[in-house]
Amino acid sequence: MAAGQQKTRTTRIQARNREAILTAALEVFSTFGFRGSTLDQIAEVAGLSKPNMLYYFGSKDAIHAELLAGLLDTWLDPLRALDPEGDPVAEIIAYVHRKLEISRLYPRESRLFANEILQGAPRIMAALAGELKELVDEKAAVLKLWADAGRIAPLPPHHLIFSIWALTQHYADFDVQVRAVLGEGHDPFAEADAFLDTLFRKLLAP
Amino acid sequence: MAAGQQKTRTTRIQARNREAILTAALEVFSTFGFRGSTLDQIAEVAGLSKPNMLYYFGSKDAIHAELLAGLLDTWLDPLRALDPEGDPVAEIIAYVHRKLEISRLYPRESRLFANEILQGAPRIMAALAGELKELVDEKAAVLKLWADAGRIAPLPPHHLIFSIWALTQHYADFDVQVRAVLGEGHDPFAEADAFLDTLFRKLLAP
DNA sequence: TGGCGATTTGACCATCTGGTAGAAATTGCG
DNA sequence: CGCAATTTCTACCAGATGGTCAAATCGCCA
Repeated sequence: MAAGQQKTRTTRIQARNREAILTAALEVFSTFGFRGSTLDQIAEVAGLSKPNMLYYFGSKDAIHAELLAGLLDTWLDPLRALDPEGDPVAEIIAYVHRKLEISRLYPRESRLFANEILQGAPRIMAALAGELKELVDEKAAVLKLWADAGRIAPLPPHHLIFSIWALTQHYADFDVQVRAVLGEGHDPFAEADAFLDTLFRKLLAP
Repeated sequence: MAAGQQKTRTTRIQARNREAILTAALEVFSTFGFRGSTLDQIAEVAGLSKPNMLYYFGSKDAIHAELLAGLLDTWLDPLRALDPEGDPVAEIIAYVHRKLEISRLYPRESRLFANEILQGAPRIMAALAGELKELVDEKAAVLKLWADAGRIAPLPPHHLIFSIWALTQHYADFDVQVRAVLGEGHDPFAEADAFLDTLFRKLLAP
């Protein structure tokens, strides 16, 4: 019988194992992609046997779906926090820093997302065209108001948001390339933090 | 005996089939990643039987390797063309446009590359730390000279190059997300072309 | 401590996948 | 045309993979 339902409450063991499985799956899926990952691989990282893992999540798809479901919120939270009442430049710069910080702290989540999009977003297209588009349109409207009021430079708001995504996620998704090109003795994220601050301050100045 | 070697020259059939295989493999690999793609899939797209395909390329790895080998040059050419003797801002802006044009024309190549990097660049790490780093260091030195001479804004040259890559490739690799968020009635690449022109002109102004 | 549901396991299965063997068909060239 | 080299196809294989199942073990608490 599947875990966590009807008469019995969630046990300590359930919580521990589900957590272990999701952590392991994130590690493996984000590195090899969905079809490139195997249940044996995930089970080994999680420290469980394959049948035992399947006792908690009925299928490979179920594990992947659970990961993706939790992802979009983490993804959108920093943008939600952009305050229409705040100082325009300060708000946008703060968003850039938050987004970069998330790239630094959660590179595996970033890569999982990137993998999904690269493959045509078969499992989250609905969320992209729904929830995501809605939030972006809302915030883009705020940016447009700021631009019209002359408080930031007049830039296409959607593309301004895209540019923040592109620049911050690049440091997570293309980490190995960044490090390979920079060579030894660099802290990519620290440098990026300073660089992006400069970049957007200059770009946004009216 | 493998195709194209010793006593016999490359035949018309060889050229046609190798081309068909590589085109099909690019399509499939760039969509599903290496491990997510199957030989049957590629063979079907190429219009050949699997054994026939393996007659031209001995293994799945061989096909993939051939694709990657050709990739880096296409990738670096636009940067090579950056002329140290030219006008700084014009040269950099031209590079941005070239890179975006390549994203538009060769999105599959871009995604193939992104897939490889996302998975830790196991097959092209050497090229990244060698050929790529070398070229980037060389051009970064040029950017630094321009900055020191006050002809462009003083920005960390490596990160300036990264920002060009991130912004242009985003429109190829995250195409589905961009289109989902923009909705109907947009030409992402045309808009990006104008936006990035504005962005870098503003950023580079001393 | 006995009992019962929750958890874990080993053995197993059907399918898929990369790759091979060798015969048959086709091609190109003197 | 005649024939050797090239190209293609059918049949097949061994290993990997996602998933199942019945039996064994664990852990909680009445």
